Amino acid sequence: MASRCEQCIIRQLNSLNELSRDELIRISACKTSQYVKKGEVLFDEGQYINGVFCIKDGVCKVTKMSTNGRDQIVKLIKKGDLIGERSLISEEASNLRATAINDMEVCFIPKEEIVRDLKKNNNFTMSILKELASSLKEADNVIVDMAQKTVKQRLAETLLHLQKNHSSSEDGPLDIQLSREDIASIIGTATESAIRLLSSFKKEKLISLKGKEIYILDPKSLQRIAEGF
Amino acid sequence: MASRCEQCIIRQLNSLNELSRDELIRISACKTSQYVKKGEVLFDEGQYINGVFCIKDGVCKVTKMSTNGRDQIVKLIKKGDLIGERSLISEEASNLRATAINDMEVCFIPKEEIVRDLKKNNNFTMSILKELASSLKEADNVIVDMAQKTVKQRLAETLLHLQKNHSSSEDGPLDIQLSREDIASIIGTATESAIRLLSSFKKEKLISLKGKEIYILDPKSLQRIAEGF
DNA sequence: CAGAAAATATGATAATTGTCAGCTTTTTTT
DNA sequence: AAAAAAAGCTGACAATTATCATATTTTCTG
Repeated sequence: MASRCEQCIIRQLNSLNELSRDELIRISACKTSQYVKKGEVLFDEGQYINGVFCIKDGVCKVTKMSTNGRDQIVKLIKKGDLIGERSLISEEASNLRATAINDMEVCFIPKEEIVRDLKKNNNFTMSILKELASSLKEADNVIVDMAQKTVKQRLAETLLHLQKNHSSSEDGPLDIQLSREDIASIIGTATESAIRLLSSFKKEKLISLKGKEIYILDPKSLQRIAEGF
Repeated sequence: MASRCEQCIIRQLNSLNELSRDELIRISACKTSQYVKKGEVLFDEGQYINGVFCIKDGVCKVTKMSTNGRDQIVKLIKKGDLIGERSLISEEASNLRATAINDMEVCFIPKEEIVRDLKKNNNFTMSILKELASSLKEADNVIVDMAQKTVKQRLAETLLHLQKNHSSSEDGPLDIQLSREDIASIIGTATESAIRLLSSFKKEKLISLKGKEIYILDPKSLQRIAEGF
């Protein structure tokens, strides 16, 4: 469980890959590991995280509560991702909540260690910078979709996005199992609307549904729907 | 016009403030200045910007075209802001278009000079990192608003946002003059819907309208509307 | 300044989406 | 395994928002 960062393959998936052997050994010495069960909250809105989480396994949803009282899923975080850098860099409390969607294994690296590396290792800093830039581009795309597309378009887009990022096999179901409420919370609609649209996609043979398992049957048609045809 | 960066007060408003006198002199030597007339495009989607713009005066809208053919304003950029860092860092073509909302004066700093400073000056890099982190937080807020709030709520929020960021006097109109189409493009709705809601806000004495001039009369009520009451 | 073009405004109507109620199925707990 | 709770589903209806048509006002252009 208290494995060594230098030997961890997960690290190769994110900015920690830019750290030197010495830096990794130092991180290894102060990091902690933890298991987070499905439904548990990794960190909450308003909380000072004081470090960065590296996701070894599992998926979590990152949400923000709207003033009207409904949760919005802002993004999904999975194996290999880092989370918490933004708040660390801004030196602010988190504006988001992270909740495990399935059982997770995560490492936590204290703030001081990350800040030290940010100051010393320019390649590491540049890599984090690139990740933030990439997140920002992605966020802009989401803004445009939310503002301009219909719920139906957004559902089609979300299904394709899930297939791209949370699917291992070509024919099998998506790896990730979301509740209907979660799906609604990604596309920003009422749960009933999400259910209705999923049913209609099923009727049109674009997807098939077995409980929470979703099979993408016709990605091309979904793509056309997502683009507004 | 070919003024010196070391002496420029605008710089104090953004990350360039972290640069040393020597670094600024070097930037001064290679930067170019230009005037951009209202309606002109500073850079376009798909274009490699190859540098960073520093806004000396004026405002521009940053937009992205949705696949359904409508433009969405992602943010407004004003005096003192930098723009273009994201694409520079990602080493990608821009995913956004920037169009002048009124006459602008901007400086352009070539990519090589910025990259050089990013590599050498850690304070500069950290400052850019903080700006990106802040933009990302802001973007997440916009996502939640777009996904969860009604058009009416979004208009109220946008008016307050404009008052906060684009207003100098307490009683006077907003400094920024947007077309109804632009306003609709910020909140992500049809122009007609934006016009109708503006009219209803006017009727309820929340704002007053004189052509493109907007006066915020009752910010507290607007705040309540924005929050869903 | 006149005419044309663009922007703004408003009404009528259709399409989309949300809400509430009730029912069924699945999951969890005891 | 039964009971309780949660999740999923569907229908009816209301509210929101988009679209189209048209009128008016403002801005631009020669």
